[in-house]
Amino acid sequence: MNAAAPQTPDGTDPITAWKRTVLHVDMDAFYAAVEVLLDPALAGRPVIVGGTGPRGVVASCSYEARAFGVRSAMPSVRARRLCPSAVFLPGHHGVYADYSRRIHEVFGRFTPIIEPIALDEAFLDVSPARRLFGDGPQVAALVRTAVRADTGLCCSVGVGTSKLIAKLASKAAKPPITAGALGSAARPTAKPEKPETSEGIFVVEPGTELAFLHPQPVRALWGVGPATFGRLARYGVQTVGDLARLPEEVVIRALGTANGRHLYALAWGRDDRAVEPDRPLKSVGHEETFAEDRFTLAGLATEALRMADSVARRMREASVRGRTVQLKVRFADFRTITRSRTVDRFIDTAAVIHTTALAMLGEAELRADVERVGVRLLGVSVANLEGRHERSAAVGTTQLDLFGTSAADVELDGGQAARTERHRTADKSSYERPHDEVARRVAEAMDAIRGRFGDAAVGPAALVGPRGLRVKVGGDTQWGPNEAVLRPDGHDDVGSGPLITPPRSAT
DNA sequence: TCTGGGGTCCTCCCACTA
DNA sequence: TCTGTAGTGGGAGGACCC
Repeated sequence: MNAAAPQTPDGTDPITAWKRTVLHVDMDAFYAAVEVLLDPALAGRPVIVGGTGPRGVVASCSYEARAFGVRSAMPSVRARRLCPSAVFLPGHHGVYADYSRRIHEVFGRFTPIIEPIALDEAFLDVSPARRLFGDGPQVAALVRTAVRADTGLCCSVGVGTSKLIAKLASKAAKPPITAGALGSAARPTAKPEKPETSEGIFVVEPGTELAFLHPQPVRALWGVGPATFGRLARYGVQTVGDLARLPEEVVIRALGTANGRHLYALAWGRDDRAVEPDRPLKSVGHEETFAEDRFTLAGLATEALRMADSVARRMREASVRGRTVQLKVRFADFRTITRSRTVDRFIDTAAVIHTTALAMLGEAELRADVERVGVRLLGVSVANLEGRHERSAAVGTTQLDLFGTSAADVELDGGQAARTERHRTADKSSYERPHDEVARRVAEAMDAIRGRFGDAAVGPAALVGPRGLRVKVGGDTQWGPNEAVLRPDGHDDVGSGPLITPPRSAT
């Protein structure tokens, strides 16, 4: 395709000039755009995807909605005020995941070195693709055209010699959002800015990185959020160039060693991070904001079981097990606490995760706050992961515990026994108990039944309410509780997840 | 204005072991 | 046996990303 690659303006070989070529591909208004594909009648209308309930947030919105001032991560109630005519959709997470897979298949035609960042975003190292497809800008154009042809979706592509530059370039490739002309009108007077097919690519040529980087606001750097910006602003830092001009020691003093060094290097365009196709999973979790605050431990226990069930299933799907159970509680006053406990073996079943989470939740201080203040969010996650297959190869046999004590037996002592055991034991084999194996077999049988008959075919008895079984479905309540699941009576004995009626074939 | 969900990484502090 | 110390790992919280 690029048999006779052109010379660069300064006469250098473009192959040499683009020694390392990184693309950052960012889908435009991804979820909203997919919704328009699913229902073409939505084309040209303001579409907002996100949590539709009073505690939901906007996950994605069409350019028509952006013209009203609606943005991602904005509370849905505010979005509704800004754009009452918008179509609010709770979203189809599974469909977005399917589109994401198709997009990644397109990427795969150009390079095997793909690092997914989110469903709608990825880095591509296309350095090896130069001989076949041409230099960075040429590959970018081919990728963009192929994504459009294969999925009907638009994307913005940034091209640079590092992840940092490519990421900032893709942002520069996005069209500006102009909401200024709105005034008090109920409809936007400005034509919504949509990326044109000829646009959507921004290239930072090798050698021009600093000229591109230094005028950017320092907030544009990956890793500079509100807190870091606040600290830098005390030194008068507004742009990346301002940051680069500070002595490195000052930056380190302001931000700490790791972050300071890292951001200072980025400010000078030094970024040799590789595009990593296979980043290992570090944790699996599930958290949920309730439509109504919860004030009883019993109600939270049911929610925790539902979440533990969901987390355990995803762990088994990913063939990972973990040792550290983390609990997150956000109280009604928005104070957020986390608790974690490490068990002495690798686990992937709901029962152990749930028991460990409950032990933490039941601590006197926490329990008192639950009942006094109320809980708006509960989260359960498992960290300290190891791949099951990887582990069996590396460690060999799994040691069985003669006494078969439960997770709660070990953990109700504050995790001290587990800690002591860890420090004493040179061989950090996983300790698997006979009842763990039974629990896993039960779980795997449940997975098989669910795979065949649906998510509600079988589940923990404690999750069966008067109207059926409540289980978590991937992606539901992703952006906060939806209107449909609000309980009019405010009762908190049943989870806020969607009600699924068991299929006849499985009952 | 009123703040989701799923993650990763870092820092600080503490306990424990050698 | 006691004490100091370095290394390691866990726990908690904060910040950040999309």
